[in-house]
Amino acid sequence: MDIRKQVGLNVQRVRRTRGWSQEELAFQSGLHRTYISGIERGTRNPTVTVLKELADALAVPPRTLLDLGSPSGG
Amino acid sequence: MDIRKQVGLNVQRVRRTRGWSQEELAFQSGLHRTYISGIERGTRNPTVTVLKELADALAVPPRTLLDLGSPSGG
DNA sequence: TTGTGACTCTTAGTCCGTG
DNA sequence: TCACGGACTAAGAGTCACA
Repeated sequence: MDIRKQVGLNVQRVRRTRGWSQEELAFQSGLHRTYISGIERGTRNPTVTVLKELADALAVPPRTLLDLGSPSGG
Repeated sequence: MDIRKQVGLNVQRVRRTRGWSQEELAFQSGLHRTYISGIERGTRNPTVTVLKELADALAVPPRTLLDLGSPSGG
């Protein structure tokens, strides 16, 4: 499994547990809407600082977005 | 704690448990020695794919390099 | 054995628009 | 509400000479 794909899946999963649109997550994280889209589709290769910003916005530990297991973002 | 600093500390810690020099890790990961140096000092902002290559070379799960806790690398 | 500034090339990340 | 492409600016990837 490509790590980018894994990150994308995790971001999307946690985002949906929040009931957020991509645009809402973009607003919360300070990143751009189309960039969030690219990350979730696994076509972008985010840096660790972006990973952190995403994790902060989603209120989960950064490692959650790298893991295969169940995200703790209930 | 800056996430880049945290990654650097973790890379360095795991590398040393392997008894490897930066040059050895550079060889194992296919990255440049000076680039490893920059990451360990927290002056570089690696992407998730680089994080994965490092984790692979060090034989630890990628999330290990983001965590604050004790690395599981040996 | 590692730190560092500077460099080239590629890509991260933004913004606009279409379907 | 989201996927996707083009164009753009800032920054990361990757390398070297020197200390």
